[in-house]
Amino acid sequence: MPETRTSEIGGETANIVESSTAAEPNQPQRYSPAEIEPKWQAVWDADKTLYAADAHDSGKPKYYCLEMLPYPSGALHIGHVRNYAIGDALARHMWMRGYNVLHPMGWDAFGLPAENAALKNGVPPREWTLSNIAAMRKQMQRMGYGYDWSTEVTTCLPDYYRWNQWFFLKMFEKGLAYRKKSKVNWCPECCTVLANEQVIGGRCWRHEDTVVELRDLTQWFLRITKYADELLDGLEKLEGWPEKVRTMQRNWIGRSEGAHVDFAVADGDAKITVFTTRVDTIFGATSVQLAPEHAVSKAFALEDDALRVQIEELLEQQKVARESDALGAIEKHGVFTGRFAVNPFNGERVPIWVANYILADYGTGAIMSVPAHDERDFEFAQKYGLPLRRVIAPNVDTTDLALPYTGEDEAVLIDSGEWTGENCLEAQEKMAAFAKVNGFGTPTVTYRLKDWGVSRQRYWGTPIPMVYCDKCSPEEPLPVAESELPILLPEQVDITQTNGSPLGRIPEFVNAKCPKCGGVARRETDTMDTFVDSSWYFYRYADAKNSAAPFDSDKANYWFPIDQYIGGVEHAILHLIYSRFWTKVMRDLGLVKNDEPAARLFTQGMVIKDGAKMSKSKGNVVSPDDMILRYGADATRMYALFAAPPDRDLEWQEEGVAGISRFLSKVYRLTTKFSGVARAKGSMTAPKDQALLRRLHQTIAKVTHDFDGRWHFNTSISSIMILVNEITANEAAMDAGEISPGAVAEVFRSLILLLAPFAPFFAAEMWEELGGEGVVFRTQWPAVNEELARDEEVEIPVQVNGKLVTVVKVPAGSDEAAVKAAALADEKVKARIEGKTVVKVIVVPGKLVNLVVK
RNA sequence: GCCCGGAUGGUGAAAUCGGCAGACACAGCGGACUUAAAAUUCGCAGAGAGCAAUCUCGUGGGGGUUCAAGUCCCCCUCCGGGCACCA
Repeated sequence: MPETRTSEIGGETANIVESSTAAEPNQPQRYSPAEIEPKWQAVWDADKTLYAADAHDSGKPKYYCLEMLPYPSGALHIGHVRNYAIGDALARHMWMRGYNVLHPMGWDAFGLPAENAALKNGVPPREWTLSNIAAMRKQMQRMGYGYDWSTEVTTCLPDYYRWNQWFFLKMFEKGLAYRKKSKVNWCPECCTVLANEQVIGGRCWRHEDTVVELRDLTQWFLRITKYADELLDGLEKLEGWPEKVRTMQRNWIGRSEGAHVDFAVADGDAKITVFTTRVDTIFGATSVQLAPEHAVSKAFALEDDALRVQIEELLEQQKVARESDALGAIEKHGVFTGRFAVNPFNGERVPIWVANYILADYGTGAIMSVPAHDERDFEFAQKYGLPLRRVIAPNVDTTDLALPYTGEDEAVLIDSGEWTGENCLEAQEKMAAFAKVNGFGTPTVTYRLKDWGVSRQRYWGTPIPMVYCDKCSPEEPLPVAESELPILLPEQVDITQTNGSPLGRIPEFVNAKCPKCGGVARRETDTMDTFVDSSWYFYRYADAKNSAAPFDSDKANYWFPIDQYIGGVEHAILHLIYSRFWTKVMRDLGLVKNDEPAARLFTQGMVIKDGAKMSKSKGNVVSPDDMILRYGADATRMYALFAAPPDRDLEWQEEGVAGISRFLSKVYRLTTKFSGVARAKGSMTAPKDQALLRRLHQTIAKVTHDFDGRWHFNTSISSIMILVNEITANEAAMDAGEISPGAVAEVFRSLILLLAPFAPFFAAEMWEELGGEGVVFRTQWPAVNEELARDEEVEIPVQVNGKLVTVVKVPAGSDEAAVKAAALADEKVKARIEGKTVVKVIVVPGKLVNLVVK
């Protein structure tokens, strides 16, 4: 993923005193991640098939576990560590449950930071990026993440981006990619255009201090709006996605049902089409309001110099407000144009105004103003003395009669000609239909979502595969032939100048042959938004080496949809709406069968430190390398899962990592101490076995359950700690041989299997120590023995009038009468109810007894 | 303004279906081991009162439903996030 305002971590490595967990000669049985982890890493790295998926006909159910790919900034930050620890635990667990797992990783490798680094250090973007990738891949391997590196995807390499170009050509062919001149967001810091989705609060997504400007430019757009309804409706079916993300996307798409109504301009040929969601209030319209940039405003301005000046002023106010993200708070100003428009419903002439709060790029850029029934229109009318006309009244008893009255569910039309008495909601439909029949309007739907602007005036991105030929096609850009792909990004490029696209300064790149007439043509010099790269990368994992197509459809249809997608909520709109769009386009091209890319989405919380998001400027950045050095990768990733449920923000406390390290040391000591007994196995008959085995099977049940959807690994790990505490409590008994070797073997083997998804290096080492066969995280996940897990006795709290009095022990599964009898027989209970009448006894078997007394 | 989350000890948190609030950890305190420290290990630990047994209060605030509410309903406060003169 492109980094969203995340500062890079890198370079400085703290001077750390020799780790306290390092091996000491006198105590060879001590846990030493510094020895164990590199040892197993070497073993795993050498085995290319270790994390590879099986063939499609393996007979196993498939499971596609995916974490969002990182931007190769040069170093993993702690947020990555958490994200990948969640995905890796899940992938390993699914392997152990017998699934055919696809668990890939790649690099979102195009983007501006590479160019900035080039400017700063003089290293070419490609070189900088590739060396960062190498460093981060190494870090990931050091963390012990189980990725199938044979499917690695690097988006800045031609074997990937040529398919961006291929998709672009397909979209151009289908009319989904087009060029238009429009107002676009320009970041002066990035020196490039940004998509609407990349403008956050009026500022650049990369530069939170930089106000985005608006410029009129001709740019390439992808027609995401064609899928607006499907993107919206599809959200209903995405039950495996967080409600928050679905809501954010709903808001972003911003569907609004209403009507277009044409108001003819009096004394002229022009007409003004307004968009309204309340056509039922049209008899109350007392003016028409235009955006300053509306064509009719401009036409009037041409005829009237004084008016032109005023309109320009309104436009300037709007621009200033927009750029400072204060559009919502703009002080309303308007000017009467001196002209009138005719309301087609009642033939009334209403004044035409131009106002600064009317936006040219939403709806039609024109509204009808109904001050009696709209807050904004009311405010504007009050300010300029425009008349109010009530045309809606509630049809229920209410005191809510003040104007503006905006109700519509329980309200009817009044003083509205033939529509008088109609219910508002019904009238909206009928009046829009009436307008259509009579040729002065139509029901319509408006969206907040706009088409995706993908042109970037930058070097380090996918070249757009289009050319311009002045001779044979002066108006229309021409697509290059598919056989010409990839259009390679040139290597030696001067990116130091900031005006215009860097590729435009390379004649060898710009000069192209016209695909139509064969003459000299100009190549498009803008590159694609990096969000194009991340919109479909996960399909490439299914068939990463394919040189004839982006991927083979059969392979994609086997793996898709992604079973579980895991990443940060900061991509809730950007990446996650683009990739849903891309999937629908690919489906319509016949490449895939799925409608949505991911069946389930999990958004993990942020990692914070000292109460704030980590950033270099705050000086609260935690380096994963430091953590590995001090506590090892296993303790670091296990802490990331233990400290908070994965969907919540996590406050990083180094003491906590130390605590996990202590826990692992304890397990290490116990396992090495009893591995001899465990290896011997043998009978399982000692009387003291039962309590230990009961705890074991309760733990297996708990951890297994946590993996089935809830993922509260903090509670999984805590239950494993409880098991280890139970083992410690039985240590003396085990020393004395009072626990049978068979039970010891089962407890330790299962314990290590339960830890395998969370601490893979540690588990591998301990598995070997126990004489376990094969690879630990391909070993069958331990099964719960319900019989062994069942408690013999349960403690039942006894309440009198809802207050806890005592706890009585009864055999598990006791019936109501037995529990009641036990409660009433208790001395404390007797004392408490003495001399009182027991009115009612509530017995919840296995849970509690409550005596209601008077 | 609308929408989505959240608020529980000194701290991170648990309580998954309305049934013992604070599991498991971190930090802290005390004991053992040690010449000493670290490490390890055993124990204490929501707040208040009491020598103690024990009692009272306690899940942001106020009301309600219920034998029983952190959990359900209504109202409110604060924090995080999204959308916003979007007609």
